[in-house]
Amino acid sequence: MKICTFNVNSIRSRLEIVQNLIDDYSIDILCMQEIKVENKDFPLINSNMQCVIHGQKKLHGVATCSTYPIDEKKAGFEGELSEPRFIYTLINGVHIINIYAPLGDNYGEKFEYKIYFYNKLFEFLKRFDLKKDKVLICGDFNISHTALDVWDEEIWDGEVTHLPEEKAILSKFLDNGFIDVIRKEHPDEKIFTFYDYRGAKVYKNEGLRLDYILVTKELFKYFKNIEVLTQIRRKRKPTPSDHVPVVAEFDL
DNA sequence: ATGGCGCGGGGTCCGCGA
Repeated sequence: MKICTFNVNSIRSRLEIVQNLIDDYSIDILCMQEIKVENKDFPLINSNMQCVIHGQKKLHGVATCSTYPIDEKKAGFEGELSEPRFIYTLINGVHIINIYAPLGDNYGEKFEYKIYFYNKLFEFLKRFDLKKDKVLICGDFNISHTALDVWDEEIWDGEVTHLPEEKAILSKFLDNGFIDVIRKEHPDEKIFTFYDYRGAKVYKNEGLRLDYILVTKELFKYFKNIEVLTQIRRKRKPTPSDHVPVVAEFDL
């Protein structure tokens, strides 16, 4: 089973890239963020996949597409969070949570909203037994966890994505038994999944690691490999997303 | 292409992203 997380920065602009990604890497489950489209206008990306779409006009939006049957689905948290940033699905015995976390800001209203979003997510996780269940959280967390996750620690220290409270949120997932599979496989390496369009950052390898695949220990038993597809970000045409697709394979 | 932003809405710019 191959699962991919990819912040597409508009699915309509990235349709060809997404379709090639699915074919070239034999993706079974694709979790997308920033689809930037209403559900009714979401394009057909693959005739063998069914999709759960949680979109809106212009901004944000997530979608989870699968070649396997989708046994359970839930788009959005209960209650107040109106922006489409969360999809839960149960696929092939794996509880899959696809998130697009708010960016936040440096301790303003948007920062509070980001904290609120993660509080809702941890509340949702209470329904699982994280010691026994196969749970996977993937997506754009908008958090750069450690110094290895930013291209320049001096620049990013004290900036949004790399604030102490944000680092603590990522640590809290690990404290709850989740394994950060990119970091597990590359413990000492700077690995990035986002390169700002501005400043030709990708050509200087000046990036951030904002996208994660977190899995419980029970699921990690079946982990085979992980690929961070930086080369897709480096191509000129068609225009890539500013984020990099990440693919994990499991023996399931 | 050694580059220096791209997207959507509804416009010939603006807000947003991180």
